[in-house]
Amino acid sequence: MAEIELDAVDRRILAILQENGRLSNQEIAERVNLSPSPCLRRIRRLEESGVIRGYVALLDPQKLGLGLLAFVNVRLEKRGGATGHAGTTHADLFRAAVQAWPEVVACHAMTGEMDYLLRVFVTDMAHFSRFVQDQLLHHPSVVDVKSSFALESFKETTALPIR
Amino acid sequence: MAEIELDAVDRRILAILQENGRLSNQEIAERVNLSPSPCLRRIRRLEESGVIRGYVALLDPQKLGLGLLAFVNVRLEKRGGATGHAGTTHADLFRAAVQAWPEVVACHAMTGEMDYLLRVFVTDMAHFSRFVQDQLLHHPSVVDVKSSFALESFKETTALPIR
DNA sequence: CGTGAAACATTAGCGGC
DNA sequence: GCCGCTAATGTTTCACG
Repeated sequence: MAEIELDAVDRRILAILQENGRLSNQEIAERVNLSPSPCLRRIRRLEESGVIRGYVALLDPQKLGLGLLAFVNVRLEKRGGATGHAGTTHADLFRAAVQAWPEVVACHAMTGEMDYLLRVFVTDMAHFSRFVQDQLLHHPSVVDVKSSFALESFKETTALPIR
Repeated sequence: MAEIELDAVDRRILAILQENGRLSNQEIAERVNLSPSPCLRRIRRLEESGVIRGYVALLDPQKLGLGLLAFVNVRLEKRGGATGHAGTTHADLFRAAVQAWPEVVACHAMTGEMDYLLRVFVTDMAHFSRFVQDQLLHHPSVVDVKSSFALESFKETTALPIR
């Protein structure tokens, strides 16, 4: 988690790869005015230092039939003893469950009244209803759930601001 | 936006590319028990149909100095006439501004009391404070702002559930 | 940092199931 | 229709100047 020194060329490379992670090294080298080998060395360094976490394909939720994006605020049971295992808290149980639910694409512990914010992709309200009833509310650690829904998404990028 | 037919092999290819978007066609072909050419034909078809929206590198916010993730609920002025242009609503103005703010990585129109939910990456509270004062609250269409902050992120994936 | 050569990957055309 | 072979072209990668 140490800070990595990035010069202007590194930042340009990152900006390019955030837009298109499949560009050939040659193409990137050209755009940053470098020959292929030093450009590749920089990219490897960025990968090994963890600045670049990985490369992925982004899919279209609509085309996969995932027509509904929900944000779910969850509050957990605060008494820790109910799990039967010393050292296993309600938070631990809940986080493990979240990892296993494919509909949940993000889960953050939050400030404010609710404990967690979940980002959930489902096909429709029927699917969402099943998810809340059978998974979320069925979970022993969950005491309260408040949902809102995206009517339309105007911006949705994986590109982080590079200072 | 028409539905695209996906068979079991297509779905396996999508699952693989959601995890690692830089695998070679040969490697993918091996994993799905196909030879390179039909595998490539399927991938091209998925790209051209828009099921695959693109390929990107994912960066680590911490390593870029983006230590604070905020969720900002925004309420807009409802009277449309104040812009001076017929046909240009407060919503239009706000959405255009959102596109130009690099700190905002997602913006959804939402059900519930607030109109928009923004996902915002900033370096720290000072940066966030400047963003809210100088950009958000300074915008003529914004009438109210409510923020919460991620204490910790337990899940954060771009991989959508494939039915 | 750049050059060059070997290893590897992509892609189009064609024949077969 | 969808698969797999082959062969030409383009790309990555590494030792070395």
